[in-house]
Amino acid sequence: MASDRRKARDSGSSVWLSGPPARHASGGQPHGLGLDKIVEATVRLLDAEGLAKVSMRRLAGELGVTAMSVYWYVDTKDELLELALDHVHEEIRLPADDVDWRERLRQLAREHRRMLVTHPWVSPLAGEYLNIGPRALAFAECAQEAIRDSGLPARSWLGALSLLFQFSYGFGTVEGRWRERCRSLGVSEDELHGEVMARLAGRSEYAVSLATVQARGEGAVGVLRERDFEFALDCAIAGITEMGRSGTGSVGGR
Amino acid sequence: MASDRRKARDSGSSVWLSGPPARHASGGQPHGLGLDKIVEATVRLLDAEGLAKVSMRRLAGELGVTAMSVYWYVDTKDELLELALDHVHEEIRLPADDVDWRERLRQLAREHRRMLVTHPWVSPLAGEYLNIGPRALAFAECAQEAIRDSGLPARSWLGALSLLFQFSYGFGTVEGRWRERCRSLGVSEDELHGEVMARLAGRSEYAVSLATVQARGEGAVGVLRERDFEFALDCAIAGITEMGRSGTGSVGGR
DNA sequence: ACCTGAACACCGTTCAAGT
DNA sequence: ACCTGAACACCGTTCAAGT
Repeated sequence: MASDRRKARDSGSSVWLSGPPARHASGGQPHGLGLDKIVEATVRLLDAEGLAKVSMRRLAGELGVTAMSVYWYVDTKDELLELALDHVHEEIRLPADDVDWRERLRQLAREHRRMLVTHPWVSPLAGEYLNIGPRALAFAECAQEAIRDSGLPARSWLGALSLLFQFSYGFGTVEGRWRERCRSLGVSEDELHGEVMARLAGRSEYAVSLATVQARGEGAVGVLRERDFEFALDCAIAGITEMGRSGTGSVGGR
Repeated sequence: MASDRRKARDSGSSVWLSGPPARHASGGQPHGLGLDKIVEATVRLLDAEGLAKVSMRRLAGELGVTAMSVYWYVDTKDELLELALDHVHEEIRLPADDVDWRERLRQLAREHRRMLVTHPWVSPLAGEYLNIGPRALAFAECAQEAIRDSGLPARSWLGALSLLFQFSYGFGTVEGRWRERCRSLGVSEDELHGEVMARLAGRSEYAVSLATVQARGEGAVGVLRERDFEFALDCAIAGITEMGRSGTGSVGGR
């Protein structure tokens, strides 16, 4: 099953039993395809057309080559998508070490969300592959180093990080999907929001939900969403701080 | 494009511009297919085989019928999947009204996670369709009613709920994927965990991540994961409580 | 070492036709 | 009202063959 043909691939031993290969060919060929070029084209195509529209034939067409050529560099489509997935993690800017741990976590969550919104195809892939490519790893490690300064006992580190980054993942995912929908319908976010609100208003089943959304107050959806995100982030950080202060970080009584 | 053929479908006006139809045929046909039977078979097949393996032809085969028969009840595969998605929301047990709001939210998050783990195919679908079928709506409303008792100002309700349920969504999603992987590899969770840890130990790049995971302490992965989930939940609830107490629920200073 | 062409076993969906 | 069969325009991937 392995990629034993390609030169300059690492030994292929993955952390996962059926897991992804990691490194790719050293940038060598002057006029060949090259894995780098393929991955970049894949990301470009994913950004432009979305996950559903990307096929090996379509990608090959973009590269001016036959579908099967790509299979010389990659064993399966999944492997290619994993490479694309890790590739965009490069865009995540990691905070400096000397910043307060709270602010470091905040920045990481914001960057995480931004990356997911910029590349909506990342969400389903990140859910599917339990991926840790080298760039995603750098992101994860930075978060782990930040939580160490929180005062939480070590046994609670993973749980706390889970709260923060499952949140930024989910938030970025639905935000990205929403913006895709706006784009594909050719309407602005505020226009679509207005339409949806109007429809909700006509249906009594949705009364509670409508009230909750309206209770956020007036303003452009982008502004309100920003406030929601920051507030949720504040809640999470406050909760982590509180749990670090109040006790041993063990699961609270019921 | 609408489903103007089928009797007893509602008028098809969705909350979303390109959105899902909602109601289905009244349980009528004595020996026909019937939408209910189709949706149930779809859920069964999704549970047994996973999202990737479910096709219209495969489903039809299961029902002893031609692929095209299903298209009399449903316009597209997406529509069918949305119906299946809402269907499993019935399994979410809603807490009683007289329970403390904190415990109501906790229970909802636990049920949400449980549903996602039971039906791993739900996660990608919930991300794709910005769905609110009738059963998912009942779940959402219950959460909204709980947050009203938190003391948070109304403008912060959505942000707080977002923290909680994006978390349970993300947590349930990776847990479900992990268990699927164990099942498909035919190994127990603890076995696979041990394997992965052993591989991590051999790679210096993963030193920090390895330490974080090990810092959780000894024990079966199921137990440790349970503790992580409950701790994260406690953090979230503590944070929401704190933000409700400390101020106006506005975004805190930086 | 790198790339191609034909083929296999699939998809979702349309459309005309059957009962 | 409900179901079928054939067809269209796709998929990912294998395999033998080219240069």
